[in-house]
Amino acid sequence: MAKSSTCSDKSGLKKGPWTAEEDEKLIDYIQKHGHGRWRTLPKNAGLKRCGKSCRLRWINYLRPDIKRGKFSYEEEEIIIKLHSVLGNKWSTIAARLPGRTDNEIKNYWNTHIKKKLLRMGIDPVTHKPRLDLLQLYSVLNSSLSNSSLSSHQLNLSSLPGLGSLLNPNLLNLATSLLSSQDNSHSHDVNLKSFHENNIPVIAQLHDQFQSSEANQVQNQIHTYTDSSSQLLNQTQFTEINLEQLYDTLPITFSWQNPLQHSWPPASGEPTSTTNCDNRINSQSTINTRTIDNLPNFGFTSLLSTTSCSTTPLNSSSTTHVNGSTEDEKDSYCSNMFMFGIPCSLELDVSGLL
DNA sequence: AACAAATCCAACCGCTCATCA
DNA sequence: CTGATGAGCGGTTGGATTTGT
Repeated sequence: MAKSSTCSDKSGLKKGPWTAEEDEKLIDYIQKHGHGRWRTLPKNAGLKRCGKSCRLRWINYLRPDIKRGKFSYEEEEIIIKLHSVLGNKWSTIAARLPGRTDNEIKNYWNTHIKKKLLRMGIDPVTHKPRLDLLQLYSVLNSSLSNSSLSSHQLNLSSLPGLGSLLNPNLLNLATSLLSSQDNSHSHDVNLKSFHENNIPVIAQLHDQFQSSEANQVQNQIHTYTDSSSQLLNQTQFTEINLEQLYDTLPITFSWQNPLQHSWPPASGEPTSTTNCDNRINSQSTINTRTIDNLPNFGFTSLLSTTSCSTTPLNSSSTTHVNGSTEDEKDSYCSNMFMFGIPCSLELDVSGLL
């Protein structure tokens, strides 16, 4: 397949930001002659740009139907839903968002949505809870439960070599985790408050635990607690069938349509946090030890609040939502993002595939 | 106030696909 | 069939802006 020539191999062509004058020339030309034939367009329009650059400038910035301004909650919702099905098919996603370009959506995803999901303990690629976090919890949980030591006796910071592997925040997190479990005298640890209080730290877990060093950490704890025979290994964990887990926890993992709620929640309006807690507390016991060890990472926070605006998708491009904190937006985002998306997706994306 | 770090986003780059001679 | 070209896509870059110290 032949490779098209690029702007870079043509000398004398301007690069970089467009000037108002260039924009005017491009707009004038396209208004008179229409777009297309991008290769010859710049010459005819009197522009010292390559056709590719002209096309991008027109499509991403100068088109009259371009919608500028912040993304609405509804748009964000659509992006997340579609991304869970389509992946990084930005142009396909953009087709469902009038006035938005693939480039804009891609940028918004990378700079906002992706970070939100990571903060919530959700893998932005798979749209599922990050197993690495589950693994860490499992390692700690298993190690302690199989150890004769209490968390008071087990100071993670003093573990040989562990301090160099984990940052202080992570150590504090792990220690808190173990401590909370120790205090509960039960394996049925509700991590809700713990997770909510440690969202920034949990986000750090991702990067830290993704590295191969995680295995070293596991080995360190493993050795220290002398629980080698029963410690869950990584293979066991990756074998967890999350779909079965979702079936087992139908409420915890259910799709919640944010459009059913108002944003912001009216004062006094019961939030789903309460409902969620009740549901979790009343859920049937999960029999396997593996499932037993699963924390609530991400799940409870995902259900922590309700809400969203009901701004029409085609509303003004200057739609901004004021008076809501970033955390509230995160919560909103988390609500609309759930794990059963493909089967409960409201949008008909079949035509796009 | 000054500087550094982080964030954002327009624009670029390299690639693939479709079409046509 | 083959190669040239146009068009489009997704990933990346770099400069401007914002935020933190």
